[in-house]
Amino acid sequence: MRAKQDIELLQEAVKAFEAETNLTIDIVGEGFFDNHREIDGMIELPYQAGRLGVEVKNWAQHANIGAIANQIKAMPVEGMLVADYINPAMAERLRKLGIHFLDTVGNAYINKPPLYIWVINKKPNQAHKQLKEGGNRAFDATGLKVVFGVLCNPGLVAAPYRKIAEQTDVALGTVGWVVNGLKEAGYLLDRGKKKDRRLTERQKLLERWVEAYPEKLQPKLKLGEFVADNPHWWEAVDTEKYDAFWGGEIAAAKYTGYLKPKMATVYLPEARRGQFLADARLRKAPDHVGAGNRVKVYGTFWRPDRVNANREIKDTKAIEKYLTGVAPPILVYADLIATGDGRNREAARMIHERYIAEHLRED
DNA sequence: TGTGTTCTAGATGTGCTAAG
DNA sequence: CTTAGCACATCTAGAACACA
Repeated sequence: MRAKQDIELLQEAVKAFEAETNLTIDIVGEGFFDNHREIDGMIELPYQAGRLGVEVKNWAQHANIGAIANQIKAMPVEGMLVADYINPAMAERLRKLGIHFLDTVGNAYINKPPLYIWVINKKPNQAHKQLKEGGNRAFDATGLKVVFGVLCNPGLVAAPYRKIAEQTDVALGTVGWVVNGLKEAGYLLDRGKKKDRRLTERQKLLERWVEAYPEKLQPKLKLGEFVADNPHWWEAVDTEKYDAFWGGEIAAAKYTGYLKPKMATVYLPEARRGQFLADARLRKAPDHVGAGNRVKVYGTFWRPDRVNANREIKDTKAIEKYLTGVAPPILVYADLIATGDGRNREAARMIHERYIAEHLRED
């Protein structure tokens, strides 16, 4: 699995090197053990310069150079670093440390007589960014806003980019990225020559969104954690007054009547935060401790007015059964799944069955 | 004119390094 | 060991551009 990625990265780096230098490197081994140490690969240099063991590092910029150096020095054979991208500063340091390297955009340092290679300052380009694993903008923070919008209202994908941008509150430029990302990942089809975009694999797309949301988007929305004086504080709060929405367990309770909420989640426009916290008598939660009466507060990221009722975009299946002052079912579903709690999971299942499944059915 | 695509500047985020 | 500032990379909004 991981080995496969490593090999691909190595192949890509070799290709970049060959394109850059017109020299040839052969990959003579991939992912094996030598003296109980794993080696990601082995390459054969041109001009009988010999062989080098390969240590593959994805995301090298965020790794510790010293640690990498040690790892490579400790290899049972003379080794080199193969990375996605080596920036000029790192390149210089690696050269000083005497560590050979290759990256996937053509930078290289190899000092193994008779061979001497020193290529730096090659920049990763758009194509590379797009190629890179995880480079699917549909599942980045802003992409997730768009995907959420189209999940709530599948007909929206067929609308002009400008409309989609406006509805989901992102820039025009990002819509293209997301649409292409969805296409690439197989969630969006262009039928016919006329623009007629449709979502497919909607259930899978939902799952993908649910998985990515707490990772990429939710952290950016987080306004803080707070505590209330008593566990029933929320029953007296009218979220609508603040243009706010219950999420998580409280929302689940309202949708299903099944849960007794413990942890509260609320989505609140940032501008109303102070007012809400004051009125509800919430105070900042101490860093750790105390599961009781806690409230997670997030900013809103969707356009309730649009998601909720936009009949000008024809979609027969836009979700009808919204409760006011409560986050859309899909978001609540994601909140619940993210907790990993058994009862929450069950509530999530109920919400899915009642509010989401039919809505995502394809015809 | 309406639509999609590409480019760029600025904002944001992150690890690194130097200073305390 | 912790912190602050720095350098670099990434991300995104919005505009310019291109196309039909």
